[in-house]
Amino acid sequence: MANLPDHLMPTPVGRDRLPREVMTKHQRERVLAAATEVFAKRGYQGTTVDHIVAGAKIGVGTFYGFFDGKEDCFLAAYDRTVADGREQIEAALVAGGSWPEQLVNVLRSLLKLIEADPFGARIALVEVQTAGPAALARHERNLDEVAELLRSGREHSPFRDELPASLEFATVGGLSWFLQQRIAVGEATDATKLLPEVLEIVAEPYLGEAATAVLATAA
Amino acid sequence: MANLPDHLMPTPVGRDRLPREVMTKHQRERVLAAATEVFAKRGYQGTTVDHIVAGAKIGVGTFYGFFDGKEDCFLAAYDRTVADGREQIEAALVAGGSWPEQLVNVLRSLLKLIEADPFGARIALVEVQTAGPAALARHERNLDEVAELLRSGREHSPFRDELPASLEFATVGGLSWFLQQRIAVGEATDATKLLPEVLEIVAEPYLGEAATAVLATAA
Amino acid sequence: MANLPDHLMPTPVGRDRLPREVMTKHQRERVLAAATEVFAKRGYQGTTVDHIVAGAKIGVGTFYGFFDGKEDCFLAAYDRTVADGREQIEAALVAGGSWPEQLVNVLRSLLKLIEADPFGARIALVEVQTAGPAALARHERNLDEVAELLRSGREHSPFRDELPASLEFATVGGLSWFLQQRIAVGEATDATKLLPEVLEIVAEPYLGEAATAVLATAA
Amino acid sequence: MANLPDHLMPTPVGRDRLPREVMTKHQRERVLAAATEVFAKRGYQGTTVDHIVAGAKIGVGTFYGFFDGKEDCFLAAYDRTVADGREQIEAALVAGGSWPEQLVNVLRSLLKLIEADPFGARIALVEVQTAGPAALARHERNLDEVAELLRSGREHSPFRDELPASLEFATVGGLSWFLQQRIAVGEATDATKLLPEVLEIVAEPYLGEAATAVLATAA
DNA sequence: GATGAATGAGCATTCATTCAT
DNA sequence: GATGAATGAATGCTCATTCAT
Repeated sequence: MANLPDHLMPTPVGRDRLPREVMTKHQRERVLAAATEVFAKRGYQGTTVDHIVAGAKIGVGTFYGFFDGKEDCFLAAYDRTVADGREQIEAALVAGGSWPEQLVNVLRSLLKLIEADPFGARIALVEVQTAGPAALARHERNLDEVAELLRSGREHSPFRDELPASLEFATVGGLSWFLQQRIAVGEATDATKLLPEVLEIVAEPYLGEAATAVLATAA
Repeated sequence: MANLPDHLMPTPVGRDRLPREVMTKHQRERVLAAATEVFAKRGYQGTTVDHIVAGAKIGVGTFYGFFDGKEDCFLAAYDRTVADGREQIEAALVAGGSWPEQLVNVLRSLLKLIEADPFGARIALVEVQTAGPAALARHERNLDEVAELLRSGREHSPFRDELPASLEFATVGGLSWFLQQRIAVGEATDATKLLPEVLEIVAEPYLGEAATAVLATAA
Repeated sequence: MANLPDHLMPTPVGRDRLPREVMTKHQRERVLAAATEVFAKRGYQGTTVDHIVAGAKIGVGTFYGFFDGKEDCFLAAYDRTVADGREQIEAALVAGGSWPEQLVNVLRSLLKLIEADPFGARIALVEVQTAGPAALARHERNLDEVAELLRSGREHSPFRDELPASLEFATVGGLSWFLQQRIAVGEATDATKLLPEVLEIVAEPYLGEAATAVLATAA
Repeated sequence: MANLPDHLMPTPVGRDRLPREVMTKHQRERVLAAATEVFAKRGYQGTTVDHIVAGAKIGVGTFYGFFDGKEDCFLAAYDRTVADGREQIEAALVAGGSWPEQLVNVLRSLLKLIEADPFGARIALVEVQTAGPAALARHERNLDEVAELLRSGREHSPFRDELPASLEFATVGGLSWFLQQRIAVGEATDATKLLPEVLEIVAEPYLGEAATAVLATAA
């Protein structure tokens, strides 16, 4: 339990010595974590505010103190999950190495994230699509960002002059679709096993079959 | 007006000479067409049964005579749209030609369908994702079918031995994502213009850059 | 029971031969009558939609089919009551007679109305003041109208040249205050007894003490 | 600033040398002043406890230390305003003079009060009517008191034997209605201009038209 | 004494569905 | 068969009040 992410830690009981503000922040994180789980389990549309407050063991009023309503809560949970993920992935990038190595590291981080926080994964990849226009817009913005990042890898590709213009767009769409399908099926708990397939989808267009196979084996 | 699809024809007025069953069938088609439009314009969640019956100019009772409820109605509209599309695309296949030619024909048919029935396109590609688990399941079944069809084209690819196993999966995901993005943005009315990009996404992995470019130009 | 106002008649049971529209109209009247009673008994602020639907023995949905909400319902009840009263009072005017006689007739009609429909009286004189800005505006418009009517009697006053400009304003305010006090105290059931006092408030400024006393005795 | 009413003075900052009880009293006055403003601006029903505590820059807990709740707070604010007004008006009475002169002085004081404290005026004449039964009862008690005071002026009237029994009742009702209308319209800031009209409403029945006109001119 | 985070009863409103006509 | 008036469970949200710090 010691290495749980901060927001999954239970509220400390007994005489807490923490200043008020920290308490409140912590409480909000707890609610967000609970909401993530509820949204993941019931789906955005199937979730009511009552479900969330029951899950978070708070009163409705407290909920409305934290959020403007159900949608705002979902967006906060989504943003939180994405921010957490981005942090992990950026850490993977810092490690350095050649571009193909970095790509593998990033994708492995992604799959580990899915494994470590399957509820968050479901929020960020599945439910976000059904949580209304605002959520959809954020999702698309994030996917576009990933596509942009990917595009910067073209220069390291031996096929750089032959890559289709929409490659990144299609790749991101395909990856997202692939992951969301697997998550929906419940394969999130074993996500790292998907690394070879993910590499085929993402890396192969840039590196070719042979190089990708080598990469997948080494990983 | 003569070549309007059957379900878009207005209800004949006056004492109908048609046998009752045909009448009813026709009526149901009309309701389905109206529902498709309403779902497309308001989104699945934003649509109420009242919206549909108002659009179809029928009473609620009649609606419940045709369908079990809102979801059932959406599924029927979705199935109708997909069946129509499948028919058109199968017609394109019958025309024959080499595999690459067939691929172009199929994709062009698809884009024409989107142009001809933007409401249906929105139902089948966008709203289906937010219409609940049953709709999602059908959608995935249909996309899998498309992937299967695509896989049968591997044998005609010069790169047949190097193609990644998940290629079709990723391709279908990427294509679906690409089209849904464009439809959401309102580019459905000019869909055929997207043929070159679509070919890049779908054909290039199989045929390579050069051959795809030739194909796109010829089309 | 035969001479109850239409909207206080119970809904006819059994096979009704009335056309649908009449039924609906009748139903709305019934709801309005029930709402008037509930508003009168609980006060505008103390009344919830649930109280009204319970009193009218209808479902909430039906209520929202008839009205936009609580305020709209109150306004409808208020308007209904005022329209009813106006009708009665106009009938009293038609009877003719000298201006003092007409004045007596009108005031007696008013008091009879209060007696006959104490709930309505409370709505129109007391609760209207607490039912929000829209209700207040209507109330003031109606009182202004009464003041205008009263002002037209100046020409029949022997003191016509000495009457203060704000007389009608103050008279209407004073009368309204007087009646609302008595109604609040529960004297509505005996309202006609108040005729002498009402005449003192309304008629005396125009006719003087002596003439008013005669009028009150004759009445 | 020196001549601001006590309860409008800012809280003294720094280490206060005042005994605790005085402090608390002062604080309560401040809250009452803030509450008066909030109630006047938002209306009784539109005001929440949160609005008041925000306006008074205190915590909710403190609020409930001072008052039993919203209604109690309103009643306190109302009583405060009325007590202040009564003091001013009694001061005007002490000045002495003939009864007509005193009447003018009292009415002028009243209008000056409205000008000096428009929020209080709104509380005492408008909002009090919508603040629930307890407030209404106090309001009526106060108006009755005014009526009583007025009645004591009968003996100075040349028409003393002809005045109707309910004259004071109607006069007070009319005056209250007149002022509340003007305040609602926003004429509180220029209230002293209303003196001639107010004299017509209040003084004329006792003194006759001619004498009232003289009084109004002299004033 | 003061604070404000937390509470949850209470309210208005929507909408899928039924059923008498 | 068609109609639409009626239903009421379900939901999001507000706000007066409490109480641990």
